[in-house]
Amino acid sequence: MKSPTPLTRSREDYVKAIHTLGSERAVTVGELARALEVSAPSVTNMLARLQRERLVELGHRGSAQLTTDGEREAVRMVRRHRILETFLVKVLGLDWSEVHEDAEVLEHHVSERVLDAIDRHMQHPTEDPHGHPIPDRRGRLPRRRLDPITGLPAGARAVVREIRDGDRRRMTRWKQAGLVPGAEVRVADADEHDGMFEIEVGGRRHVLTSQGLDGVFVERVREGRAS
Amino acid sequence: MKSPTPLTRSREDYVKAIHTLGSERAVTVGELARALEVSAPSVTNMLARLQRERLVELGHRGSAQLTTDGEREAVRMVRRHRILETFLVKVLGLDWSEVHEDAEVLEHHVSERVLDAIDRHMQHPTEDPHGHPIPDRRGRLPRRRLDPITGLPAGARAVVREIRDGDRRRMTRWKQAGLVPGAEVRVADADEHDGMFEIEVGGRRHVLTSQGLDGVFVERVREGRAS
DNA sequence: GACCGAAGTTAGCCGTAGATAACGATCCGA
DNA sequence: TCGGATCGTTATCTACGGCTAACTTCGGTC
Repeated sequence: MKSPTPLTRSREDYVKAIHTLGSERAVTVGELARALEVSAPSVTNMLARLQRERLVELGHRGSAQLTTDGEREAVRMVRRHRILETFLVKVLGLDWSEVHEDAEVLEHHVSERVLDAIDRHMQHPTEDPHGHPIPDRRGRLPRRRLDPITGLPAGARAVVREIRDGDRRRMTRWKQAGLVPGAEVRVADADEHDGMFEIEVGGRRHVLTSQGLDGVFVERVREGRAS
Repeated sequence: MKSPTPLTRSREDYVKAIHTLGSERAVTVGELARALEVSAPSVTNMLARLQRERLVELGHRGSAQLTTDGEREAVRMVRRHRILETFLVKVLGLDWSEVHEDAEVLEHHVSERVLDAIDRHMQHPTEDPHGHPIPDRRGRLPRRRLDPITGLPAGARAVVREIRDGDRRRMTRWKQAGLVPGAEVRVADADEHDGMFEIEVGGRRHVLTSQGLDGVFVERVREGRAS
């Protein structure tokens, strides 16, 4: 009834990549090849296996979409990854901009027992250090409505909620500017045309381009106070 | 100057097995095959590679002995294993009789950075939960002189220092009897002939056979007190 | 010293997961 | 609608690390 042979490391990586690249949408061979840093033939090859194993469905031009089983596995990997990242930062005190690779490896090798123990040790966190929600054991995660910070008009106030980016350099820059989950920010100036943004964080002003801010998601604060 | 391509998981396992099976001594193909649960040809094959890579030297009838490089790698794995076991027990609260398999997997996948962070988090423990000494970063570990508990005469007092065994059932039994590192014991009765031992731990007596005690190592307490 | 059985090796195979080279399909612009 | 550019697939190769079957070598006994 259970244990339909656990996925190999590669399969877990593919399934997770399909999940993150295409929420709802189908993902192309090329996208996967780039994301996983493998050749296109390797992708075609692996997708055929995943199809046989009922983890993906293939559509037009080899584009892949997760089945219910595939989706379940993908969310499982996301949960593992985020729990591990949280652990590495909160418990072991590693830098949040540097833990991704470690979590990337460990998510494939930590047993259910150890993962649960880690989760318990942290008292079941609901968010990772980047602000991403952690799916619960049944794979459900709270839906949130977040705005990209670059969509805010000048003068708007907001709280940083999520950092969606894999690039360490950018993350370090954001961290130095104080753009971390939970931080309160004010858009001092926003110029749609030249893409320049002036952001006020903790009393300090930072000038950034809109590309340089791509990946920072916020929850807007509707002003409800005098003064 | 550095990074001579990291060892694969298999290589790490072989090197570690050679280390644990044969302190000083050379290890045979058969022993390795049994320990690693692989076929003899697989062992022959891998030993040839390890020899090419200067990790082992092969002697009479394929028997293997670690080179200095091999020894260094092996001790590195022992260090990782013991740090991880300690972590799983002390920090995550898992049962010391159950963590071996998890440590066995993780020792191959935890990065140097994470291992150091774990070590730091625990304030650099010197012993794992079984009482085994943890080698320091340079691979040195304190030499201790321990006696097998089965070597003690009736009436002797001792402190349990090390549990050398992989079998979970036995470890659980010892744990229930209170035979854990640090426990003070007294040999109430020892019969060399029929191999029956009566051990007093924390005021309670336990009757065990000498096979049932094989793997429990103690430090003898020379009586120096009146009463 | 011949022979038997245990131990080790050789030869050839499998599956996983990657790669390249060459071919085929598709889409879009002119 | 034609033709290139882009995208995907097929065919074939590689390395790793296992496996079995069959052979050899050795150690010891009679």
